[in-house]
Amino acid sequence: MPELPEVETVKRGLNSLVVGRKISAVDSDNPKSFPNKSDEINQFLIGSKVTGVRRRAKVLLIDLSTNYTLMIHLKMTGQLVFVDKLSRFGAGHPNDSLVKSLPDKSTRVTFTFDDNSHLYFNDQRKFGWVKLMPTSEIQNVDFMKKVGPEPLEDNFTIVQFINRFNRRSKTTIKAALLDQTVIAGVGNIYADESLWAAKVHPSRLVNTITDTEFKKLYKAIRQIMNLSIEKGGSTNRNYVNAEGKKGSYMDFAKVFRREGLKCPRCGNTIVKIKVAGRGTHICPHCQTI
DNA sequence: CACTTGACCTGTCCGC
DNA sequence: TGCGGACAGGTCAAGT
Repeated sequence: MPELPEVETVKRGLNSLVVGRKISAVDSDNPKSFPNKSDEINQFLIGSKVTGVRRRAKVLLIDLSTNYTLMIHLKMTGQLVFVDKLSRFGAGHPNDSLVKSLPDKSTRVTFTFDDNSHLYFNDQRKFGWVKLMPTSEIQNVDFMKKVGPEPLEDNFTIVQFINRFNRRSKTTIKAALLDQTVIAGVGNIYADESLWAAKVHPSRLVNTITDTEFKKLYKAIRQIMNLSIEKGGSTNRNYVNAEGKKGSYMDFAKVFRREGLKCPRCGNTIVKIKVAGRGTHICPHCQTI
């Protein structure tokens, strides 16, 4: 899915596009995508106004005037795209095809606002979900209780970062970076990019990583994810922002999906391996076991 | 326990 | 072209 920078980009887009709008109707084609019962939807969603949009880890939180919140996880292929009633980009505009064609066969939930604009939750693989719940209950959701700290917060220090890891752990550093209870928001793209930047092989065990290497990882994660947010995130396949636009960070990626190409640091050939059950991209010269 | 693998789904790509 | 299998940005339950 969308990892932290992509979800952050969607959050910012929704904050400028849907806050203040009043929801007049909701439709869903798939109970797993939106499991709430209709009486709850009618009472706390229909007629409510969007008061704000937040993000925690890779989860989006759309707050409503009823003191309920839409908790949304995009998982691998989820998209949240707003289409204004008057929005017409015109033929040839890069966003035109997606926006104009919504809703489509992967639209799982459609939110209609009272000005006849729409927010579409599209999700090809149906792993993602939308859940309506009281705002006060969000903190009691298992995932929200267990998830680690936000790595881009100003007050998140190197010391805090290192302390999140079990220094005796025999799991791989890549698995630890992907573990949302350790650090929030890192997924497959940014794990690979950060490990390359820090010159750490993803198969290295956590109990062999030095303080110096942890410091490099801390800096890499923050620098890379901040840059990605500037670039509107990474579009590897499906990801688009709240306006249906792709992100450009993949143009800046050093190893992810670049197997067969040259390492920009040393010129050796980037290879793709499997670590922690995931496709993993490394420079075998810069990153050694 | 700590750690790894399979399942959840649909679509695409690659080799035969 | 057609078909089977592997794989895809995440997370959890079930397995070892």
